[in-house]
Amino acid sequence: VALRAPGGEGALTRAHPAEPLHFDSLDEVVAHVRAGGGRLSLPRRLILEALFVSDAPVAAEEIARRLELDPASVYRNLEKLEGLGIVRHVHLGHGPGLYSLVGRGAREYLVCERCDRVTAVAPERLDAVRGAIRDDFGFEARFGHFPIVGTCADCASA
Amino acid sequence: VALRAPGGEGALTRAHPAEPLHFDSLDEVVAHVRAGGGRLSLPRRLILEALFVSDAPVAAEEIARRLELDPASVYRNLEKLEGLGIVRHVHLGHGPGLYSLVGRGAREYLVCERCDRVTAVAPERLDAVRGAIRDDFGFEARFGHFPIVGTCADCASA
DNA sequence: TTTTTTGCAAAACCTTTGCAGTTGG
DNA sequence: CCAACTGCAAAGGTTTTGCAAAAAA
Repeated sequence: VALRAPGGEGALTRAHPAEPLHFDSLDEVVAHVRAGGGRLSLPRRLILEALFVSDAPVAAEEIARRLELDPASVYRNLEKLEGLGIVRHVHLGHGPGLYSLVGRGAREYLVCERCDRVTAVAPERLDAVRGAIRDDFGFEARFGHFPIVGTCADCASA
Repeated sequence: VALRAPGGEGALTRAHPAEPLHFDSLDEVVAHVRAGGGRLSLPRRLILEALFVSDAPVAAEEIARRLELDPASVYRNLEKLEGLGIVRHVHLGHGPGLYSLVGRGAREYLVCERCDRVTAVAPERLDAVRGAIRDDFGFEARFGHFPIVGTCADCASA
């Protein structure tokens, strides 16, 4: 198959540490930023705190709005933090990317295209699915960037 | 889980006919457009032909450029045709959506985030995976809108 | 003749980049 | 002090919308 993913060089590529990171406190996050050569400006601290506190992934614009920061600065921070393996983002539909801290309560997603309901599940719950993909394609799948799209049980029966 | 897919009302929602459509000729496509109350302007004919001829999904801009049509018109056409269940689009990465005719050689996708390689497979090859998802979540998955993202066999061994 | 579709222009939306000034270490 | 980071402004890439003219049925 002679296709390449669009979006420029490594559009989808981010840091993928062999050891999945896990942060139990903001201090651990902060330490990891420093370890990666990053500085801890006030905006960056605020962004990290917002992500740490949020249970659902958040859009960059939303973070900027809530913290009264410049969107450009928020995007740059998220990009850098993603490079450090501290943050990731998911595309649940056609809207903006949604950002979250890695590790702490990581989730993978299913989106029903009939009712738009998003189901967030712990990655382990998709291990059987991942296994089937591994068996058939030798491919190690991750549903944290793009969700599984389809029809949920409720909509299928209706 | 209290999330909704972003991107406006029914952003991901398209026509999902119970009987999957299948077109063996442009004439069948044309007939289906008419059956859906659509007209067959020259631009629309050209777009349909371009899609019919193409083996890989194509960006709207690319279609517009090649056919010397207005991008707005191409987008409107693709949107309408998608509503009629004749066309669909996939997001393989962060670039533009890529459009193709439904039915004729339908494909689902795996994208390696290390090397950006796109693997297009016949839907049947993902039936075991779909089965695992159905068993675990009662969810009928479709990998034609968002691909399965992860690490391909080559990159995993490297 | 009526409704759809077109092209053009402009805007909307999400994200990135350039730059000069500020700040963290 | 110096590299990293900031805000602001502007631009980039993708897609949508408004509108008057043209074309399909």
